[in-house]
Amino acid sequence: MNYWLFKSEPDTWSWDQQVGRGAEGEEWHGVRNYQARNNMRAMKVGDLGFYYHSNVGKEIVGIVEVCRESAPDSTTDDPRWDCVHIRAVRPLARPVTLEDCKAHPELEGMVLVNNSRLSVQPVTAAEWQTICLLGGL
DNA sequence: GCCAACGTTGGC
DNA sequence: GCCAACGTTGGC
Repeated sequence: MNYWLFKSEPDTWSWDQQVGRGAEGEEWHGVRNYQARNNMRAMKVGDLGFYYHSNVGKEIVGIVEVCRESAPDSTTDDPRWDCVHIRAVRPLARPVTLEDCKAHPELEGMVLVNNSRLSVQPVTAAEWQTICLLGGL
């Protein structure tokens, strides 16, 4: 079981919209970055991820689960781009902001803190635990 | 709205 | 294969 972090601008696709897709989930299409794609290719059904709102909010708002393994992105004919499907699991009781992550020494190694541009990131088990705690779960 | 960081492209 | 130019992302 591995942990991940998915970024989305809420103006484009928000947590509420993701929740609205229910158990069926949503194709995480549109990623055009090799590192992010490779992360998705490494995912297994059942892996968990944080859902992060970039630009607006700049906070982790919920937890999602990978519900379909990596497959060709339906929004392009370019065979390079694959993506997974994810479904909302539960919101955090309290969103954890980027500022919070920067403020906690145990999170200073997070990709989110150090390479904020990567849209699909790995999260360590320790980071996962810490953020769940901060998020009131 | 600005700009730093980063990734990609393409000329050589 | 190098690197300059360019485009995009996302925090501030």
